[in-house]
Amino acid sequence: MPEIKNSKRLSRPDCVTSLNAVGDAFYVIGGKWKLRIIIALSEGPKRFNELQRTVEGISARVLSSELKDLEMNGFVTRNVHAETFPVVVEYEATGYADSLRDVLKALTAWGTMHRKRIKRQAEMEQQKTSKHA
Amino acid sequence: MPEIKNSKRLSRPDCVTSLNAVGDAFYVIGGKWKLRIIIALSEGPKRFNELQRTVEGISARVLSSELKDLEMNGFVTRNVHAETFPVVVEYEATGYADSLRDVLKALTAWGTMHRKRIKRQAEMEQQKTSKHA
DNA sequence: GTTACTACTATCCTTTTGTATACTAGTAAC
DNA sequence: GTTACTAGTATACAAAAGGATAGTAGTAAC
Repeated sequence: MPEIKNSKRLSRPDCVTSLNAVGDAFYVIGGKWKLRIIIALSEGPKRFNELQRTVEGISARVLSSELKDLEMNGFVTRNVHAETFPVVVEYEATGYADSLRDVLKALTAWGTMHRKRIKRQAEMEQQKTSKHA
Repeated sequence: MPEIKNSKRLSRPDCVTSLNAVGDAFYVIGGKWKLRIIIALSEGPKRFNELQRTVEGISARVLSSELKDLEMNGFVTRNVHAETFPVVVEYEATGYADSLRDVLKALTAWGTMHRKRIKRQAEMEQQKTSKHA
């Protein structure tokens, strides 16, 4: 059976380039939360508590430290509105965060596809189990 | 000064979809090593030690456990060649690993761009420091 | 007999990441 | 006076991820 396997293989130099590049990328945007915070802010600027509600499951302590990282790396800006009561702090995605658009698009598409696949697999397992019972 | 900020904002439903999808994606391909192992294997099938040499910095213990995860999730297959001496084990990327192509392409492009930016910033810092000295 | 190669696993340790709970100041509503 | 809201920080702890080192079996070269 002549099976089609990898239609496109990476050359050695391409492989090394990709390895380094993805390593660099994950150094700043890796981890469970960073991209999700950026996505949440791509809906528009948000306050701290609002952000915590949008990014489900994150604690205040972690959100705070992630925001500091993201600010340091130029992905978000922190704006304090001192004229209001109580003082309101707004976080906003920068243009550099926007440069991740293609990454987020690809990741969203893949994640959506993957979720469907997992769901289908779970259903198949269900069928098998009920047949055996 | 009329500044152009976010040219495109996500709608609330798109934001939630993206948030979930990226969460699902990172659940299986998140972490420091998984994507890098997949990249290394996109050059072609590789043996354990060969893989460890390609993915710089990974320990045998971590590589072994990552490979098990990747196999379980359908990204790689493990083929044992028992006829040779010593027994050789080859790892190969599957078609499902190939489905990550767009993600890897986007991440590689972004990572390369980011690396250049960081380098430029470091050079600027250098200049400033030497001026002050 | 010693060394080296294969593909790992075992053990121990450190670092990173995350959770829970309580607390801060200042004001406004009840 | 009590509660609630703002945006966090402090503390203590637990869990997950990762790293370093050593060791396994079997063979083959020196």
